[in-house]
Formats: sequence, structure tokens, C-alpha cells
Amino acid sequence: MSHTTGSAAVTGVRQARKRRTRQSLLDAALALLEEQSLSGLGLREVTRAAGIAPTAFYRHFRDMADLGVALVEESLGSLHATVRANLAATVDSERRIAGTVELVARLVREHPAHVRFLARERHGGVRPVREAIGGELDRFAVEVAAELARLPEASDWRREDLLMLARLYVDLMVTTASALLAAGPDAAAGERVEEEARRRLRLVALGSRHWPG
Amino acid sequence: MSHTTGSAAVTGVRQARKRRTRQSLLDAALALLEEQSLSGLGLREVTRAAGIAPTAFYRHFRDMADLGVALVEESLGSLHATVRANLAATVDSERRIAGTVELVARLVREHPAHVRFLARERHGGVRPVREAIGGELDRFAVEVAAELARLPEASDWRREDLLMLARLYVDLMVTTASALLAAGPDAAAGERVEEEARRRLRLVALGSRHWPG
DNA sequence: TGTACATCAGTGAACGCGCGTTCACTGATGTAC
DNA sequence: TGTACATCAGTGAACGCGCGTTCACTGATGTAC
Repeated sequence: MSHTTGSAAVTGVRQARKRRTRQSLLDAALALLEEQSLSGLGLREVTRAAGIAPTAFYRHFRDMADLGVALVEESLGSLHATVRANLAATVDSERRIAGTVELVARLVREHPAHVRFLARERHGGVRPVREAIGGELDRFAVEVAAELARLPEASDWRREDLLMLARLYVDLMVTTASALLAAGPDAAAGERVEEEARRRLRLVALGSRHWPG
Repeated sequence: MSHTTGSAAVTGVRQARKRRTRQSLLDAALALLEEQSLSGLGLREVTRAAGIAPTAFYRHFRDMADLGVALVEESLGSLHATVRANLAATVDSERRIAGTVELVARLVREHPAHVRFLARERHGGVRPVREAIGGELDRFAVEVAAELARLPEASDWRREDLLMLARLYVDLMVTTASALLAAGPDAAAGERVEEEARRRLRLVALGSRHWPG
């Protein structure tokens, strides 16, 4: 066991340490961002919370905007597959609605800081971050549209109407996530938000069934 | 003409000057907030832009959060009557939809900085401001619900469904306003956003007509 | 395996700067008589 | 109307502090032979 495969790239002690430090910067920033927004967050504040010297920051990110963009990828990157799977799993509308709202609720429960970050910086004061979030949500809507296109009842929809519907769904999900965060730890308030989200989705699904009117 | 009515309260030179200074602080802050968010905006930055000494700030606001809340009132206060009037003016659905989108577009064109401020701080890092915006939008939804209740086709709706629909409309309007801001000065991009907003509203109106399914 | 050199993540001192807040003040406006 | 005093919006100096960024550095890890 004392001899590994021998290749330097495989051991990569230095590389692994660097990744860990980078991650602790991201974690520290995310925690600090629960109470303020990115454009008011300081580099020294982050390195202090991460337990490294301020100057080491530059080994990982050019500036705070750069770190913000990395946080966007961390927050949304893994989401795509999850939601696609959920959409594809069920066909029945009412169950799909319940499943979607449950998915959003679980996301907010399990990654509240990431969700808060996205809601806050989606229209925040740091352009590169805003554009990164916008871009991810756009790609997301395109994926949702592709899944919607596979439903039999959407077979005769025009492409642009499908995209419109997909973007509407994405916006509803984002709004629901924000509302759940605002509801806080109060379970009853959270349930009320979820119930309203299901009704909104029902209303939109109902409209879709009669589209284009 | 040299003698006015004599009452000190009527002249109010001091009072008027104070109001003007306060307004220039609000104006300066709003302009600076186009490029950043409130939690990153400095007191000295604002007073410098307003052309007064930093210390004079405290004659008008306790801190930046306090100024932010005042900006919320300025941004949303006058909006209520405007939108109520628009909703009440027409009954026909398609024309109401066009009118609503046009109203939002005009709002964004005439007060882009106010709209940007609201979109940015709605989920921003300053709690009192966030809560002020949330509160205003809630009251706004209640007013919209009251107008919706007067439409004949909504006569048999349950109160909570009316509120759900009203809140959905408010969210759609806010989303549309944000998208128009993001589209920038490009007229074609703006028109695309407006067209998509009308389709969303049409879809929701269609769902409403068949509610509860 | 052992040695000699290269790489590079993280350090710590130093810099100039703008911040929020305090304080005693000034002088125009307001008030009482 | 005129005078004497009170109010108070705005000033300017001063404070201690944390900021972002630079720089030369250290020492563990990686590489070549």
C-alpha cells in the first residue's frame, strides 16, 4: 500500500488541498450572504471566515464577482438533472404538480443558503453574477420545454408557446422558492405557500389544456 | 406682495429647504443604486452625490436602511391608484391584458430606476427594505383581488382563489417589469418581452375562465 | 530509490484610502412680546 | 414694526477602523534524472 500508482497527477496532494481551500471560501461566502448581498460582501470578511490570509484569496478568484459566478454554478449546476427527472417521472398532471412543489420545497429545505443566494443575486448589483443566473435559468427553461414537448397533450403546440409555458413554470418555481424562504421555519406558513403554489400550477395547467383558447 | 399671510407655518422656508435636501438625498441614492445594491451603498457616497456634508445625512435618516424604506414608499406609493384605475377601466379580457402590459411598460420607461430598485431589493440584503416591499406588494394584491371580485365572471369564486389569482397577476407584472429592464433600450427585445407577457396573461385568463376545472 | 531543482498555495507586513459616527459650531429662520 | 431669544439644518475637523491590493517570502509538494 505504500506505493500508489506512481503518477503524480493521481496523488495530487497539492491540487486536492487547493480544491478544499477554494471550497471553504465558497462555503464561508455563502454563509455570510444569508445576511447581506454580494455587492456589500468584503474579500477580507470572506477569508477571515474561511480561516486563511486575505492574500490567498487571489490564488482562487480574481475578485468577489468571480467567486459569485462560481457560487451560481455550484447552486444551479446540479439542479438540471434533478428537475428533468422529476418532470419525466410522472405524466398525470395533478401528481406532476404535487411532485414539482415537493421538489422545490425539498430543495429549499436542503439548500436554503443556495436558494437565498440565487433569489437575492438574480436581480442583484453584480452584473456578471446576474448574467450567470439569467443564463442558467434560460437554459433551464429550454430543458423544461423539451420535456413538455414529450407530453402527448402538447404535441400540437407551437415551439414558442412551449417555451413561453416553460419559462412561466420556471418563474413560478423560483417565486415559490423565494416565498418558502420568506415563510421561514414556520411549518404552517410553509404549507400555505406550497398549497398556493399548487393552485397556481393547477390554474396554469388548466389554461394549457384549453390553449390557444 | 411684500407681506404674506403672516403665519410662520405658511412660509415654512426652513421646512421647504429641508424637504428639498431630503429629496436630493433620495434622488442621489436612487441614481447610485442602478449600479449596485443597497447593502453596498455608503452614506458618504450618497451625501457626496447629493452635494451636502456627510453629517447632514442624520438630519433626515437614521441610516441607509431608513433611506431605503423611504425609497420604497416613493417607488410604490403612487402606483396603487394607477393600476386600480387601469384594471377598472376595461372589462374585455384581451383589452385588459394589453392595457396591463402597456401600463407596466410605461412604468418601466418612465421610472426605470425606481423599478430596478424594487426588483433588486425585493430579495435584497436589507431586511427592513425587503419587508417594506413585501408589505406593499401584499396590499397591492389585496387591491387587485378587490377589483377582480367586481368582474361578473368572478362572482362565484372563493375568496382565497381570488387572492391567489391576484397575487399571481402581481408576480407576473413584477416579473415582466424585471424582464423589460433586463431587455434594456433595445426596442425589439422590449417588444418580445411584452408579447410574451401578454401570452402569459392570456394563458392565465384562459385557466381562470375554466376554474376550478 | 535518492538527489537537486522547480513549482506554487498560502503568509505577513505594509500601503493609501474611504468609511460611519462624534462633536462643537454657525448662521439663517422662526417665535414671543 | 422692531427686538431679543430659540430653533435647527447644515458644517468641518477629528477619530479609529477595516478595506483591497502589492510585494517579497516560505516551505511543502511535484518533477527530472
